Amino acid sequence: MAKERVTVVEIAHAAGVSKSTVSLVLQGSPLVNETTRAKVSAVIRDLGYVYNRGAANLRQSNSKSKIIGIVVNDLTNSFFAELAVGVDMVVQSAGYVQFLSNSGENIDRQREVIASMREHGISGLIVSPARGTEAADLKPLVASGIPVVVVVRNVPGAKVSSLMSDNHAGVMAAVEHLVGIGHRRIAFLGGFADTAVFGERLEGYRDAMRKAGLEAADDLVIGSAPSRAGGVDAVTRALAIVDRPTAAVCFNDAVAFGVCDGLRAKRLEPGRDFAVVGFDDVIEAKTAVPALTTISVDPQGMGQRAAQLLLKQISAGKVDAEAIVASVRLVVRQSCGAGRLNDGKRIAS
Amino acid sequence: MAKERVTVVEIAHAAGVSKSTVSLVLQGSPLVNETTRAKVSAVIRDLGYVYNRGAANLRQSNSKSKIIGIVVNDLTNSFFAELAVGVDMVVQSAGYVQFLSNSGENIDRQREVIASMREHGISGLIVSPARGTEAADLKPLVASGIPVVVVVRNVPGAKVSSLMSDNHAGVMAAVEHLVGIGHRRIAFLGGFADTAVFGERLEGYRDAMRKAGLEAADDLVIGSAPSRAGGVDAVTRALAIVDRPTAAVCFNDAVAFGVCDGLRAKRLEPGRDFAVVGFDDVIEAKTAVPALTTISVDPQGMGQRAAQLLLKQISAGKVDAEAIVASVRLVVRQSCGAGRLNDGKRIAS
DNA sequence: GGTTTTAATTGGAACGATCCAAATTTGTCA
DNA sequence: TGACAAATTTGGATCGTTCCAATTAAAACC
Repeated sequence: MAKERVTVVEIAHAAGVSKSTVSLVLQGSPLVNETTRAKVSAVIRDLGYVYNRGAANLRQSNSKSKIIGIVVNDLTNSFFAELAVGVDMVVQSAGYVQFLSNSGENIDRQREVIASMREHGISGLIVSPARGTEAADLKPLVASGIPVVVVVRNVPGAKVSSLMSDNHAGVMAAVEHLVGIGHRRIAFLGGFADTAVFGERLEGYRDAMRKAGLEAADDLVIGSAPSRAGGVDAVTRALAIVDRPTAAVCFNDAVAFGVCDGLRAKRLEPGRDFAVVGFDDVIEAKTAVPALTTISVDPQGMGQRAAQLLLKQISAGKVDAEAIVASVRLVVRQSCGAGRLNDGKRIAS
Repeated sequence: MAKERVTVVEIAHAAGVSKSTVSLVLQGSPLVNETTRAKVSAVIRDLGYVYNRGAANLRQSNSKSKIIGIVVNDLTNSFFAELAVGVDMVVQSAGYVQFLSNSGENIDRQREVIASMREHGISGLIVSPARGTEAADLKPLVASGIPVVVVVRNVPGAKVSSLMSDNHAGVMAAVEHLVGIGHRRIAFLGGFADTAVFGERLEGYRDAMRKAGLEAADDLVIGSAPSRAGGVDAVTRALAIVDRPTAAVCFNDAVAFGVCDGLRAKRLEPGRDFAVVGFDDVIEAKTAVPALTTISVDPQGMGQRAAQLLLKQISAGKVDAEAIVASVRLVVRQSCGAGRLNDGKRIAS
């Protein structure tokens, strides 16, 4: 059943030329005569030849493998799925393929998959690091000259490029908007307190509150798992506070959806009885009811940018780490109630 | 910056043995003496050697590459993202890595990525085919003895293994349940009419309606994009029918969520004023409000099964196509209203 | 026509691992 | 201790491609 591979030598023999010529044809060299090129190409098609990249980049000096690796911490989160799609798009059209793995927030597994990718000779890596990733985990990569781009979360101390969204500014804009439409008791809900991203967003919240002359009481920030279930949990606790908040900016969209769920379970209508703002602008944010007001980071675009950055470094051959913070904008929809209260930026569901 | 690779020969030299011995150590052969093994291992660690799988499976007879490919038609759909996660789990723990690509429902791109994967010598492929995929697209793979497992959607005529959920039985169970709690006008919403999956589910709907002695009027089946937005669209049209349906089984969960959105926009509460049943049981189905009654297919489990099936075929060396239909079960939650009407199978939000 | 230029083609050595048969060391036993 | 077996170790040869220097064929020039 399992036929053996057709090789260049067999092509060469069948076409009556040397393997070198076949190789030349394969890489589209201008050195070869048009008629022989046509002849060889025909044979290649007829025999069903498949190129063996493994053999090729064994010979090609420093393993330019046309493979880039991408590992994300949670592929079931649609933010990361879309990020991966964005990466795939540009990577694919540049003639690369992507090794994608899901670390599932497990640092040992992340180490394994990165090691495995290295063995396969990836020529670059995009990673959204699992919690607790240290600079040492990426060290060997950069030491062997493989470009690395970390996205979403930073890895302090690692000399690699990073692409992060402007968490601080985003949350500030959200809080300012809520203040602008009259809210005073604004909570910050969801997220694990020990992550850098949480820290940045929380700082944005605190700064904006301070700037507005409002109190950011500690009981108004309630951590939880950064998931839909976590959001339900967080809002339930928030509503138990004696002096209830009237609005919340959430750690991310998943939490925000959970918050909406939790509100409904308490017979409160998000947008009308309680303002909710998310972070990420995942694809469902637009079509949900009520449509989610959120801070847009365009995960797909972010994936594309990360991929472009990586490809640039690969082709440049040198790795000078640059830290890019992607700007971010507040998308006002219905879940914050603004549509009814002021400017009519309401978007049809 | 870019150090050159350390090779076995250098290890051998540094450890004072031959490259053959180093190779033996690398593959954990029992032929090598413990003390030399320790010595060599130490050197390997010290020099920061990375195994070159490309070179290895060039020599290893029929390119057993430890790479499996997986291509899905829409990674932004969380069903497929979870499927990929399931595949990754078992594939990873079997020592393989996965090439993942997103065809984005584009058949040309699918062809490209499959070709590229072949060039990289994948030893198996799991594919959730893009719409319009033909047997010819998979032909070359099976001809060269590479096991292929198609999931979710069938490719008629292709001699490959398939793993599909029992669409017919699932939808039948859903309709029967709705009939059981008193509904008579039941719609079938969403999905592209030209897909096999749609056909199977629609057939299940028709059979169940007929069995219950109900009319399955043509205006009760309304196609749309299989997405949240499509669901909104479909239910809007459904509500415009003079003799309104009181319940709907939806093409999938994404559509079902859209249907809920569309109902709310018309001031109807899903579960109370209109029964909604989905298909897939994606992760959000449980936490949504109301929790979605749906036909559970456990995408992650399906990915795992697909991967196991593929690995079995890879190790068996022979490709005898088997068609598995994964059984499916109705999960009764709140969106169908059953929680209030009868057996109290209500699940806490 | 002979010589230089240009265009096309080619054989062999490499890439970094594994495999195999053969060589070496070590151990066992009469 | 010598013979024989078992345990280790080891040089090529090899996988399928690309690279390089060198060769051949065709074209151009005086």
